[in-house]
Amino acid sequence: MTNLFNNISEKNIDKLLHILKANTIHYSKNVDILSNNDMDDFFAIIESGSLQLVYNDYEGNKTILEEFQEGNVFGSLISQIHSNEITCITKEKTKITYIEFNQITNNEIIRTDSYILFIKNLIKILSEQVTAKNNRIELLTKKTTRDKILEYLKLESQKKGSKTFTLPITFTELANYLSVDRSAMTREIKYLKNEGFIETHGRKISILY
Amino acid sequence: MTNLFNNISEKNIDKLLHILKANTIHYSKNVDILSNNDMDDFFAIIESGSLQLVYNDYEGNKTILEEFQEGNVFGSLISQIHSNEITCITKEKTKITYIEFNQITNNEIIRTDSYILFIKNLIKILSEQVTAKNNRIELLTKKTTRDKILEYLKLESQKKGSKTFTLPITFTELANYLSVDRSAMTREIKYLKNEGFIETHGRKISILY
DNA sequence: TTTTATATGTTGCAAATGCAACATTTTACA
DNA sequence: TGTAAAATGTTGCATTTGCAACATATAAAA
Repeated sequence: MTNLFNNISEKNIDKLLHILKANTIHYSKNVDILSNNDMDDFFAIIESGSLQLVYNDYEGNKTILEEFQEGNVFGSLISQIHSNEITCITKEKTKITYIEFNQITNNEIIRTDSYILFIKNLIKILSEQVTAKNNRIELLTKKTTRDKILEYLKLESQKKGSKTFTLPITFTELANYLSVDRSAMTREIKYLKNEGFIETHGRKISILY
Repeated sequence: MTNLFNNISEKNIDKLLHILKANTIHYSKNVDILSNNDMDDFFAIIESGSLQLVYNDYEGNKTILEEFQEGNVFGSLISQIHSNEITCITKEKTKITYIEFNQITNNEIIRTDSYILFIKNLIKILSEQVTAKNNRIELLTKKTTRDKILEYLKLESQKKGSKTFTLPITFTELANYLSVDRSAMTREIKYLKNEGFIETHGRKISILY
């Protein structure tokens, strides 16, 4: 996965951040980072730690819309963060660097050597995010839980290049990702095992067909 | 929605396209535009006409992954078009301009006046695509058909700024978008009408609560 | 203006699934 | 290391849903 500063030296990263008027903020755990945010359009790079973008229902239900880890980029242009139904909570101590969108094309930055790499990285990151969403949509549009599971396993198996691999997330998180009831998913996985389609040992899974 | 050439004059658009070594191709109806595509990573702008990105199942089923209209941008970085299970078919006579990804930062282009606008537009377009995917994911993760419909109507009503508005797509297309059975969706809409939540006259819908 | 294709509306029924309410195992952390 | 928290596994049951098989209305094309 592309990082915003791929192929750019430490020294040039510092220079870029300076010219971009980047602003780095340290947060403790369980802080809503958007509650005091009055920036114009911006991108945010998660330097360390992690975040959850949460949708707060009118009934008080919480849905996790997205999770961001170290190296991820999010921003006002990408995520619908202007709604008051949405909070963005740090899951641990987290360090975030903010860059205002308009700075991305300021007079000085476009004359900087590493600017081209920076812009290419940014475009790649955004493209990867579209692709990641497309993958999830492909799974979510499957009609049955069985099809969702099998398609997910197929994609994961292709990614890992093997019919045996370890889930990168917990089954609970997978159920959320596929938007199915966790216990119903467990039941379906049991059927898949009984019918000889897959084998599991913990999160290690083998596709048998 | 942002267009790749927003705020750029006709003259400067031509200049940009020239420096970007852009390549415009005219297609007739029902052509698979990817079958003879040997480009590196690229972006494609639909100048006129429309496209369907189709996933072809091993069983011969076809799923429409995405539809692109005039003004839309897609590309190898965004859509998983390298799979042989995927075709990209023109729905009518269609004119497409291709730009290779690496040209986006060629030596000449970054010294061009309108380059900054171009890059900003590209970043905005990609961001809008992420947002559009997020919106669809938000709908697809709802557990019931009723919740999907109500959430869709809420979003559409907000977008139009009124509790009465006209669906921008057919009910058949809506069922696909929400990934529910069309007849089951019609049934659920009937219930919503009977229970007094909404009123419909053709595709004109009023939210009554 | 026919004819054809597409969209819409309806309903019975079987299958899939969410939900609830558990037990058990594993992991995190104080 | 002990304890609390999170993840996993199981099952009955009511609800939701897809599917099939229609009829009818509307839009597109010949």
